[in-house]
Amino acid sequence: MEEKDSEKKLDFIRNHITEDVSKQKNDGRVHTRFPPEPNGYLHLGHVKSICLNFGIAKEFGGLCNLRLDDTNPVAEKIEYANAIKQDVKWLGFCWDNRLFHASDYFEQLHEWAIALIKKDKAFVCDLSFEEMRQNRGTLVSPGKNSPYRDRSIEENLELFKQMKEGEFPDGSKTLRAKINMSSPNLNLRDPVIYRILHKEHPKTGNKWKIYPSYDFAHGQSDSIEGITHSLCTLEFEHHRPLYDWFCENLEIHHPQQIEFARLNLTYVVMSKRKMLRLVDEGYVNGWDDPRMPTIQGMRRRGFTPDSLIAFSERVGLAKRENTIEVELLEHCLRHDLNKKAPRRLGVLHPLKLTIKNYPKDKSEEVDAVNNPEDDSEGSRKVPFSGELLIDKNDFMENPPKKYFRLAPGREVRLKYAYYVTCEEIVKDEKGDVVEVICTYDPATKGGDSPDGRKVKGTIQWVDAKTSVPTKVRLYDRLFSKPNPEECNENEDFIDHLNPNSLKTIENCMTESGLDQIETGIPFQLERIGYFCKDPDSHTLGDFILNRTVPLRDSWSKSNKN
RNA sequence: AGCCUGGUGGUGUAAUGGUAGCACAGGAGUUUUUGGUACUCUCAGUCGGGGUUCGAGUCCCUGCCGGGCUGCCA
Repeated sequence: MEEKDSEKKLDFIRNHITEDVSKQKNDGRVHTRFPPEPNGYLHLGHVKSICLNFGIAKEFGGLCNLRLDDTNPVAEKIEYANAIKQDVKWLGFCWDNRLFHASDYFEQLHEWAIALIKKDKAFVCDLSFEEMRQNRGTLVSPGKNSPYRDRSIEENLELFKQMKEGEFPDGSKTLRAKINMSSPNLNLRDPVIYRILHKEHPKTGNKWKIYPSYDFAHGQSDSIEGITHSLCTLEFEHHRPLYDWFCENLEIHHPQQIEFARLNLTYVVMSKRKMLRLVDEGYVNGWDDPRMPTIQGMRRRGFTPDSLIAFSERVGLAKRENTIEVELLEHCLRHDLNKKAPRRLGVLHPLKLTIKNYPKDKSEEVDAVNNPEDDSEGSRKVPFSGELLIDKNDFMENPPKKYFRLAPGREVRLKYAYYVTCEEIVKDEKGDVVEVICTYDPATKGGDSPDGRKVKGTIQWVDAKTSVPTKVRLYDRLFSKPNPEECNENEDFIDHLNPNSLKTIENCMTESGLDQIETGIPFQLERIGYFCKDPDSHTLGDFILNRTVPLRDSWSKSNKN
């Protein structure tokens, strides 16, 4: 961000594009696209791709299209398409009027299929699914030509027409490219380019009975849109020769496909299939569960677009398999939130604190800084009285050596308010401390002592009368292992779910007025972490917070050892 | 097994034949009205074996290891 462009280290894709531009390839134009299939929700892996494609377009003064790759009506739904658009927009990227669908090109694709037949480079094949599989050969042995491979061009044309008109049942025939059944690249062994599917399409309705395969649609869609660089993940590497073959044989604009390694993250799963299981089998509460790495989940959790974009820039880009530590994501989140999130006061585990020398029935307001990182945010008034609540963690009857917080006889600062000294404690029948009784020093109002006296600890508090009851959902990593997919026999990733990934605490108290905040706006509860109001607050009637991420805590960390 | 592809600290990513750097994580410290933030210092790496070269992470050979590929999914 702060780096000058000249100092910025470029990744291999940006290097490649820089070179193309300098050689005036495509007249120096750069045009990318983000091409999700609308068959599920976008996740963090897509964020990387979105930032890459839209980012590169911006950096090189080019454009990036949003294209929904809707060639398979069996799996795709309008709801997913809508969610995708919403998510890309939320991240802050703009496709202007360049929202496209692969289905926009069905007519052209169909013409191109006919052109291929006419060039004797495609044929209608009657082999069943199973027969085709057997004829394909294996990784180490070549395939056999289809017995239908040598049909005449006229016959192919006629048969393909009948396929299109819906005269054959699903699966009975395919249109295949005529390439090479003994290619070591299995994708080149006469791949299917059109299949029969009597299925209504969300965009084209019942117009088509045949649908193009990915390989026959993707490159050509890129070509039609004038894409210069088609960026995709590593598993499409073997498809590049096919991508190239279609562009060459159709003699159309030929974008450059470049593959990069997909993103993996520790303590989570990133595949649509596995996420679907988490949702379907009820291990999480839907696709937007704040523990899910979906954009919707992360948004609900309190992630900001900027933190996700910063993360995408930091994860790097290469062709080797990689697993990013979730700590980097958390770092980017905290870094962004620290600058932006307003500070508020709250206690998760309330403990009564009474100031015995504070006048009965008196109350006042103290000035609290809204954001120490941003003076323009100013300050606010927070109610204060002789009856307060502090956090149980901030008091210990028998503190260890380096404990800086409240203890019998100790003086600490109540943030923004006064110094208080613990004089007495009250216990219940079980012997648990239920109240600490303090005296305060009226001269320390605002939190500084005129005599220059220092305290080691500063703790947060809320006024007992005016603070608001709050439910807090504490989220932690979804899985207990860095790589949940690493399993012994008889295990699968489900066995590695973290049983404590969600803990709800009911009796929290937060400062007056906080419950009026808008849903999803992140704020910091001082000394605890970042939170935002969950939409459930409206339906359930409680004030419910999601913990986005806790503050770093070097005290509890050093205390563990 | 064949083909493709990759291998740099714990993790990720730079160095395009010339001092192996940066970030996160870890450790130590300074500052602090958040045990936060910021800042400083620190730990730690070129998969192995040969070769070319004045000089190799980089080039060559070879071995090892990881990932991908046998959908009418994308």
